[in-house]
Formats: sequence, C-alpha cells, structure tokens
Amino acid sequence: MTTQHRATPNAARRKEASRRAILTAAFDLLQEIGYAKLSIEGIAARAGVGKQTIYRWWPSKGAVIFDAFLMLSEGSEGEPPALPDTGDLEADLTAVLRATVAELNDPQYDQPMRALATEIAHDPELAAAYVERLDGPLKEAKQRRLRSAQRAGQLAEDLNLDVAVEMIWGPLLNRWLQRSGPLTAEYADDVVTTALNGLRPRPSGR
Amino acid sequence: MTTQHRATPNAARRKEASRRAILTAAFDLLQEIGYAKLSIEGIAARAGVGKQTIYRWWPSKGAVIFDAFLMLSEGSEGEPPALPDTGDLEADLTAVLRATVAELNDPQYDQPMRALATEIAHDPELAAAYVERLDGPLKEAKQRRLRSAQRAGQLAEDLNLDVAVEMIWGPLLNRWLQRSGPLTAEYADDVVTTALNGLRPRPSGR
Amino acid sequence: MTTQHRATPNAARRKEASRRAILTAAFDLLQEIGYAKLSIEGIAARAGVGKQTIYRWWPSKGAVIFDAFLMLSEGSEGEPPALPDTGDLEADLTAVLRATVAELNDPQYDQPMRALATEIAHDPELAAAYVERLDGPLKEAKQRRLRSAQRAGQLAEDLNLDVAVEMIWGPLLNRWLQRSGPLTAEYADDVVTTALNGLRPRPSGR
Amino acid sequence: MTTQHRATPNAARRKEASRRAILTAAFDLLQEIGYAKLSIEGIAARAGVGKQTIYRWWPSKGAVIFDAFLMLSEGSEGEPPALPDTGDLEADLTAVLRATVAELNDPQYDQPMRALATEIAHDPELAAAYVERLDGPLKEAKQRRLRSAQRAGQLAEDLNLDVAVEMIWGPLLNRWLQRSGPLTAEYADDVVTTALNGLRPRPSGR
DNA sequence: GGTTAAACGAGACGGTACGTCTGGTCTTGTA
DNA sequence: TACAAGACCAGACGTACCGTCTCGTTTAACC
Repeated sequence: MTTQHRATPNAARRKEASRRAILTAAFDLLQEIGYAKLSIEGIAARAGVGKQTIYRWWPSKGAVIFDAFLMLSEGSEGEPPALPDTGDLEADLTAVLRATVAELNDPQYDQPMRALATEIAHDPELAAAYVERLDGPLKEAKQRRLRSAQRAGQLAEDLNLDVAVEMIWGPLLNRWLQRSGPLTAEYADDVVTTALNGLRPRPSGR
Repeated sequence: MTTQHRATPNAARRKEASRRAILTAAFDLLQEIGYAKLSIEGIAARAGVGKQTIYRWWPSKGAVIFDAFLMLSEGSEGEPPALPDTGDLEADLTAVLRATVAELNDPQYDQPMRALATEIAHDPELAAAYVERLDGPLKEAKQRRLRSAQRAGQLAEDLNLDVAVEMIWGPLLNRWLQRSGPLTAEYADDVVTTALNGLRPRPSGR
Repeated sequence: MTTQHRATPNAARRKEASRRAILTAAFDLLQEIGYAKLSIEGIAARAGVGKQTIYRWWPSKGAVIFDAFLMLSEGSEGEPPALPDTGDLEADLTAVLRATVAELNDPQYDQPMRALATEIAHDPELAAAYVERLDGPLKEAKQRRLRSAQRAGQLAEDLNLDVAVEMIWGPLLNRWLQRSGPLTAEYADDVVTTALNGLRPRPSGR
Repeated sequence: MTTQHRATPNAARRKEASRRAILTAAFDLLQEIGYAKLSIEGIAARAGVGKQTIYRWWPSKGAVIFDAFLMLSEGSEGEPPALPDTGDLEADLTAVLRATVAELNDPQYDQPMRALATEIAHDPELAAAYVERLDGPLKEAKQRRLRSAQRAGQLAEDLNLDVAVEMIWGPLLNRWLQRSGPLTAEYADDVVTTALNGLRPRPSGR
C-alpha cells in the first residue's frame, strides 16, 4: 500500500481482515517485545497469517510499522486534527507540548514510536510517506495555530512558520529520541517560553 | 574484578591492533553497506579478527559503532573542542551551523551517524555513554560560547542554556534524522536568527 | 456420485483442451527442468490453467505424470502392442531389448521415466494403476511372444512366464534405474543369452 | 563426507555426536513419517541440531539418507560380507533370496530403502557413491559365491558374473520397487531355479 | 628463559529469522 | 458450474548471523 515494489498484486482481492490483524499484531508486539526482537515471522504467527501475505503487501518491516501507526491515527480521521485556540498562544502551546511530553513518556507508546522514528531515519521512502501521511497533517495544524496568532499580531510578521514549528517541537523530539535529558512538563514550558521570546534579551521586561 | 557481571577480561593483555582494526572495519562497513546490513561477522571478517574478540570487549553492535566514533573524535583530543568566538554571536553560530549542515549532508558520514543515532535511540545505556563521552563535551563547548555572549549582554540573563542549545541544534538534527525538509545553509541561518529573536515580534526594529 | 471420497466433479463438463495442456506441460517440464523441480504451480502456469483445475482432477503429482505417459502411449492405441515374431526368439528378444536400451538412454525420456518410476515406488495406488494400464498390456505382449516360443518347443514347458519376463527385463530396468553399470546393446545381448541358457553349464555346447 | 560441494569445512572439528544424531534422526523419521514428508528441518529438529550443521556436511537430503544407511551397515563392518557356501548353490541362493524377500517386506525397512533407491535414481553422484560404498561390497560377495560354484563346475565357464548377479537379484528388486507382483518366498525360489536352468528346455531332465 | 595463562584467529555449533517457493484451499469474476 | 486467476494459510527451503563454545597459536608476565 505505502510503496509498491514488484508486480502489483490485485488489491481488489485483498482480505481486509488479514490486513488489520497484521497491523494490530505488529503494534502489539512492538509494545510487548520491543523493536529489536520484532520479526516478520512473529507478526505473521501472532496475526494468524502466512508470511507471504505480509511480503505481498509491504516492502519492509518499517512499512508495516508505518501502516500500523496510520491505522491507529485513522480512527479519528475525517476531520483534520486541530490545536486548541483560546487566543492565548503561550498557554495553548504549553498545553499541547505537555500532552506530547506525556505521550512520549508513556511506556505504551515509547517503543513503537522509537521504532517508527528509527525506521524512518534509515529509509528515505518511508520518510517521505511519513512526511506526507502522518507528520504532514499534524504540521499543518501546528502552522494553522501559529498563523492565527500571527494574524492576531502575537508573532512576528516575517516569521518562517516551518522553522517556528521545528523550533518548538524539535528540541522535545530530540531530547526524547536521544535521551539527552529529562523530558518533563517544566522542560516543555521552558521551550515554549524561550522559543517565543528568543535567546536575546527583550528590551522591556518579558 | 569489581562488580562486573562476568569474568572481566584482562585489559592489559588487550591487543591494540585488533581493537583499531575492528573499529575501523565497523566504520568503513557502515559507509559501504549501510547500517541494516552491518553484522558482527562482517566486521570480524573485514578486520581479520575472530568473532569472540568482538564479543569479549563490546556488549553490543551499537557499542562498537559508538567506540568507532569515539576513536575518530579522539584524534583531535587533548584540548576540549571550542566554538569560534569573534564577539559576533549570530555570525559565529551561523558559521558553526553551516558546518554542521555540511557534515550531515556529507554522504560519507550520513550512514554512520544515522546508525549511531538510532542505536542510541534504542539503547539507554548507550545513550548515557553518548551523552557523557561524545555529546557532553560538545554541548559544554556550545554552552561556553553562549555563556560568553550572555556575559556580554547579548543573551537574556535568565536564559536556560540547556534549552537554548537544544533550540538551536535540535531543529537541525531533527530535520536531518527525519528528513522532514531540505537541510541547507539558508535553513541554518533561519534557525539562528529565529532562535535569537524568538517568534514574537520585537518591539524595536529587527 | 458413487463411492468417491469427495464431491466428484462433473466429468461431462470437463474441458479436454485443459486436460491435454496440463499433461503436455507436465511431460515437457519433466524433460526440461527435471523431476526435483517439477511443481504443480509450474505445470499450471505452463499449461495456462488454474491450479484448482489440476487439483480437481488429479490426486497427486504422480497421477499427473502417470496420465501424461498414458496420453503418450494412447496415440498408438486401438490395437494392442506386439513384439516381433520371426520365429527366432533370441533374435527377436535381442532386437526388442536393444530398442529398450536405446529408449532408456535417450535423454529426452530418461528424466520423465525416472520420475514415473519413483513416483510409483512411493505410491501403491499409482503402482496398481501402472500395472494395470501401462505395464500390463506390455507385459502381456511379452508373455504372448514367449508363449509362442514355448509352443514351438523353444522354451521349457513348465516355465513360469511371469518370472521369465522379469528375468529378461528386470536386470535392464535395474541397471538403468540404479545406474549400477553401463547400459549398452552388448549388455542387452548378454542378458538375453544368459537368460535363455541359464547359469548352469549346458550339457552339449550351447 | 560423501560428496563435497563447497569450501570444505574443517572436518577435524566435526562433532561426532551431532553426525550420529542426524543420521539416526533421518533414518527414524523415514520409518515414521515416510519419504515424502521428510524434511531437513524435521531431521535437524529431531536431532537437536541446527540446520546449518546438516547443510555444512551434506549436499542433499539424499546424501543424508545414504550416510544413514552407511552408518547402519558399518556396525557389522571390518570383515567383508559373505554369502553362505554349503556347496549346494541352489540351496544357498534360495536361502539368501528368501532372507532378502523378508527384509524387503519388513515395513520397518521398506520406506527407508525406497527412499534411498529413488534418491539414487535421481542423483548420479549419489548413485556412484552407492555403487562404491554400499552395493559394491555386497555385489562382490555375491560374485565370490558364484565364482566358487563356477570353479566347482556348477556354473557355465564363460558366465558373465555381472549379468548373472543381476539376473538373480534384479527381478526381485524390480518387483519390490514397482510392486509389479507379490514378493514371496515362492517367488524367490522360482527365480533361482529359472535363472540357474535358463528359459530353454534342458535336454536331460532337470 | 621456561612456564603458564590469557587473548587471539578461526570456525563449528544450536538457534532464529530471513525472504522465497510451493502445497493445497478458497474466493471471485467470466463464459 | 467448470474454469483462469490468484490471494490465502501453512510451512520447508537454503542462507545469513546470532552469541557460545572449543580448538590450536601467539604473546606477555611471572617464575
């Protein structure tokens, strides 16, 4: 589905039940045994499926993991995701980042998300799919919120929203992935404040 | 024999030539065949070394990769690393970040660094070693440069230097690792400017 | 539906073209790729036929091979096969055995016949069918020729014709199947002479 | 051992226990589940051995079966096998052939021997090994017995002993392998008598 | 300076998983 | 309803590595 690699099988005949069983099994196994021990054989066995059924539809283990995330995120699909907009940008961002911190710290999701992140790091095709299907919509939601603040005069007019988003979420993801420091709510708060104000001294008190 | 979990090998008898051959082979193989196909067997064969010699001294493939990086970075050791300090913080940061961008884009180092980054992401012990031995010294150098600017009144007095460093380098690393966008010199410039000024509008010009 | 073990397909609707295509494909593949690599899938693909069509009509790979031979031998059917009868038994037998040797040495037929022989060795049902449909008629022809000689006083009156036939053709088949020695015209001649005269010394010169 | 196929492994380091376990497992499985269902995986599992240990030392499934037979026959090795020699050739041959019939009818050995026979039929290299290591010594014993009779004037002077042996044992093996008729002691007797006397009428009474 | 114990190269071993291939069954149009 | 097409579950194939375990063979420290 994500990426074709050989004579495309006839998708019309595809068995939806098997597809779901595979993705569910993959995600569950990631939680239970971790990324290092995840195997196609294991997924197939857990899903009650022949190995070939996995190889037929996915080009790599990473693609399976990716689709597993896609399936999860599609439960709440239809409407695009949106960040809260109370008018108070700092408060809204703080709330969202604290939630992100909580999710990243949730042992339930830690392993699977690391698996996805590192598969993406090694597989450009997967990275492209990730940017388009999973990260893209989220990033747009973030940018919408910032644009709204920008229109309200709360952000610099010439602000590069791409950079802005990465300056807020980048440090968080980095600290999580590389474990370069504790990932706490306070840290999230700090990041928001510092990003909004910048490193330079503000002429008037902040 | 202290609190080691197994009979500690006698480091005095260790053959330095084999150690270097292994680390060199590991790094070279990473460049040539990539992380996914890197195997202990392959490293041993390339290094002309028995497998046991690897297993004797390193607990995991990630640890070998890590030491390979350590060996490289130790060529220029003795003096701690330092960032340029011309007095012009923005210029200095821009220069450093552009160099970083160039390095991350260098195909020679791309694969090995990704390998290290993802091994760290999955192995907390390795992450700790990384923070202490490789990233730590670098981070301190970065903080020293920022502290110097802070003392010169170019940065906010109450700035959290940890956060500041991550706000500058985090977006870069993230964009590289996740391939979420092009990694160019312009991007580096943007990040520096935006980080220094913050997202909010500045009362006076610029 | 008689005593069949499963829902008998309606033979009336059977497509003759598919049947022939399957048997031809099976035989050709045996020649080309050999018995070890012969697969139902391969036969179906070569015949342009669905796998199910094979499974519907044949219980095993051996049965397909068997029918392939049957089809070949049915080209010359109608009249039962017969051995030459010039009155000179030894000459007739020698001629027939030399022809058999030539056929067994023909690389075109070697592989398929070995396949049939070994399938029969492992499958009693198939062996029964072979004895009845393929080997039976031939054996009767052989016995007819021997009986004719017997009536002419050239063979012992109390000769067991079953044993006689096997004593002439058995050594040949054995040597072919087990490759226990070179299979030449001279060998055929030797077998005929020795079988006719027996191992014991003949009172008068032979 | 039987046949090398690639960079020869270091036979000195070979583990004898594993070799025996593999051959024993192979033979036992042949008896229990039959040739068609015999798999390398199954042998390895039963022997408590890694698959690679089989692939390292044997080029094919047939070679394993062959060596299993070789191991069995080597229990009684040292002295070469010999046929009984009471002076009465017909009686001796009858006894031996009856014993052969009994063995071929023993369900314990039927499957394994068929497996060996058909592997040989499809693999010339294996056939050569069989002729040399297993069948050869036996055939020589048979020929020794016939030669003894020949010296005693009980067999024709110009008898080709190769042909003679095949004329006695060939029919038996053929009937067994192809199931072309019942394999009984009476049949064995018939074959001996007919082979000794030949098909032609004997001038004087028997 | 001969002894000895550890590290070494080599590589066989019991295993796990790979990605492919085939066996048989089942399903979905088409004729 | 037989057929071609081919997806499906199942599991064996032969290969690649895993991490452990001998093997001799250096090699360095201690006698």
